[in-house]
Amino acid sequence: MNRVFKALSDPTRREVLRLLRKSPMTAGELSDHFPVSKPTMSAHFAVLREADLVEAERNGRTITYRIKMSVLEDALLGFAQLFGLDLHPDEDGAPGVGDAVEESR
Amino acid sequence: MNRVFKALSDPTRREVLRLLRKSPMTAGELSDHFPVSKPTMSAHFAVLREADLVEAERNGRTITYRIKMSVLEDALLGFAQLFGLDLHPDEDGAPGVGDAVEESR
DNA sequence: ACATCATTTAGATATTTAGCTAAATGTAGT
DNA sequence: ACTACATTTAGCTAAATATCTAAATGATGT
Repeated sequence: MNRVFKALSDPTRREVLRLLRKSPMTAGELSDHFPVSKPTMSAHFAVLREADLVEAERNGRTITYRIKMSVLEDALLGFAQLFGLDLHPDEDGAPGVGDAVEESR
Repeated sequence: MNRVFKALSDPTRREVLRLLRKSPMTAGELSDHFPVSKPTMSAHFAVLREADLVEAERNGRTITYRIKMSVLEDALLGFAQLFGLDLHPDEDGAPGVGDAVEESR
């Protein structure tokens, strides 16, 4: 759980997770959303993997990252409960607040 | 919101918040719960203050820290909603003596 | 075999962070 | 005014972090 919070402490990584919520993406696609180099992004992906927040699948020469929602959810819920807060999936199918529909390129 | 997540990325600070949920405490009382020096704790308090997660009130020669639940709640909720998660106050739970409404400084 | 593409690893650097001890500040009591 | 107490500030160090460029790895297509 500490690793999850460390991972969440960086805005780039939080945004990566947010992008992955819409759908899995390759490392390159994700990188295109940020103004930093690919090796830097690769390091961010490694932190997210170490926190078990994402999983990677190699397909040909691309690597597709997928968010592990249950891990994020459990960490958030576990923490929230320490403060008498409850967390539950928002009735799904409905996009979350602030969700935009992203276009693939 | 970034400052809140940075603040939450350290286990000592998360535990400070958890302790403060039960009731406000002085800097010294809080420090007694951790195996680090008081100056180090003081630095942690400063980070929590900067994130607006706690407020400090001087009374005589002690300084009492109080959690700002609404700030924590808003940050958690705001983030959770990006992922289609909803967060709401748990029905009852431990009431928490000082668990009340705070306003900005 | 070779060139190309996607991604990661290596190696370097600058900044931030968590920790310490010692000193300064502010308040209370005598 | 002096002493004691509670807390923060100053100054330091070691470790972690975010970033970069250049090089290595691995897969595809010619």
